[in-house]
Amino acid sequence: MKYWLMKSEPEVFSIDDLAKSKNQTTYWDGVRNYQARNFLRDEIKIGDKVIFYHSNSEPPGAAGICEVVKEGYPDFTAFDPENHHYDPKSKMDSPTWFMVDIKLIKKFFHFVSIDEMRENKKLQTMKLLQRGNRLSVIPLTKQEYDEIVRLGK
DNA sequence: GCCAACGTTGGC
DNA sequence: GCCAACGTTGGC
Repeated sequence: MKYWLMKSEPEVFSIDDLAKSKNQTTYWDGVRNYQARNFLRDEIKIGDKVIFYHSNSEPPGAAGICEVVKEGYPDFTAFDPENHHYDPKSKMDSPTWFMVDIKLIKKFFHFVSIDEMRENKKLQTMKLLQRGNRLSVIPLTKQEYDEIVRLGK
């Protein structure tokens, strides 16, 4: 089993939106970065755990835990010219972009802000905290994942 | 294949 | 709203 951190802007889609979704499940659409795409297509498996991270918010931080319930399949929003994430390069018969489905396990009792993560000794090596990081799907070690979950309660 | 210009991300 | 960092694009 692997561990991941996925970023979402809560103005667009927050953990509360996920909690209100049918079966508390959503498809993770709109990833348009090749490195993140490779994770979604090739590496993220059913049962993997995901930290749901709020980016571009006040404050940014980890909001809860999810589980992968469907593995990489074509991101259909890329095929829809009306969609904000439309990409004419992605074809139905050879899709460029992929997504997975995730289901909410729980919203953290305590929101773990990025400041709190920066101050935590066990989380120093997280890619999330490294300078200039812009990846929206980030692998975590089990130790990092467990520590965030511990902080979030 | 280089690299300047441009667009996006995301913390602050 | 600013801007550093980074990825992508496109002219050459």
